[in-house]
Amino acid sequence: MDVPHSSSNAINLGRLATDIGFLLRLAQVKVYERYFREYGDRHIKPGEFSVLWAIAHNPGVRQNVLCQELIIKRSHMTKLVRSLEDRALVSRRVPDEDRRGVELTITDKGQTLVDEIAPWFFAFEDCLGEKMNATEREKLKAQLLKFIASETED
Amino acid sequence: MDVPHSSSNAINLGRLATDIGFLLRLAQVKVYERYFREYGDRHIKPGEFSVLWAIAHNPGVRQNVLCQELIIKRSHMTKLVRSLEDRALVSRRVPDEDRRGVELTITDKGQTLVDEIAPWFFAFEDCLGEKMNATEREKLKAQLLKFIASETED
DNA sequence: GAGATAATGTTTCCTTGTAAACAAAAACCA
DNA sequence: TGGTTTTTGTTTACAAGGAAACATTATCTC
Repeated sequence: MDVPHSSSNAINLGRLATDIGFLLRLAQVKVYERYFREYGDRHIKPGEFSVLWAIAHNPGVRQNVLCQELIIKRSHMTKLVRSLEDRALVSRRVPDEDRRGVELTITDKGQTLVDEIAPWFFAFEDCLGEKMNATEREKLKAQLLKFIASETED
Repeated sequence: MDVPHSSSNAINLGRLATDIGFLLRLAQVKVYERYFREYGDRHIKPGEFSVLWAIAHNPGVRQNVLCQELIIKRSHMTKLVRSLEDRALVSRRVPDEDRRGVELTITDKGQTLVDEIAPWFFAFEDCLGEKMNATEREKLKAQLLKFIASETED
């Protein structure tokens, strides 16, 4: 099993080099690096896009549900949603049935942005791991799903 | 292909649910959750441990090399190392050959801590994904390594 | 050798994300 | 009904991590 990027002044990482937590961190850093390399003038970050996308696909979704499904803490979600609202990409409505909560819907402007970004956002993944073919990437995804599911027994 | 944790008030995440960046984030969150669930009174965080471990295995390593190998930015590494030094776990030495740099070595106290934590830190991974058997986990790791390598052509 | 350039760490400021305290509105329960 | 508890979202204060400017030392070039 090869070990990640052993440059000239390589050091010995021992078991850490194949630790699953460490590998997950490295993989995510790589994804981020590529994201921002191809970022261009799309002024939307991965987290923001995932929220926008989820609202687009679930009109009127409650903010709280979004937190649970995207695994984002409430205090942070407040900021993300406010930022999207400030840019007129989503709108908030306090429903009469439960005046504690907030229902979120995407605006026309937001939908336009999603339509524009989504192809890039998801195609982006196809450029990921150019040296991995599609089959291998699907296997990796399947195994990540299994891993996540196995940790979600709570 | 199953989709992560569809609770009662599930929503439709569409393609996002199998996006590799999204899955990597979820997987890492799960690892962190478990880490801190089993954290106990071990007052060392994953990042700190990885630095300490790397120093232990590479006595006299240059701080800069550590940055490259662990993919941690210099400004952050400064803080991590200072924190370890403040706890007398590592010691810093400015070598005469190159007075810009810093050589790091682990102290006896640091080594004792590594010896104490390491078995838990790495065994910890064996409890990860209890519903995944060892073979499957090895496959996942192998594919993560391939993924990382394929993104490290720069 | 002297000045320009590069490498290494540190500092300062900013972004992302969380934890804990809080406010408001349900829901529960006697 | 009237209090207690829970749910939901916001605020505030903080931790993790990074970008950019800086200081210091080494290297490179003439």
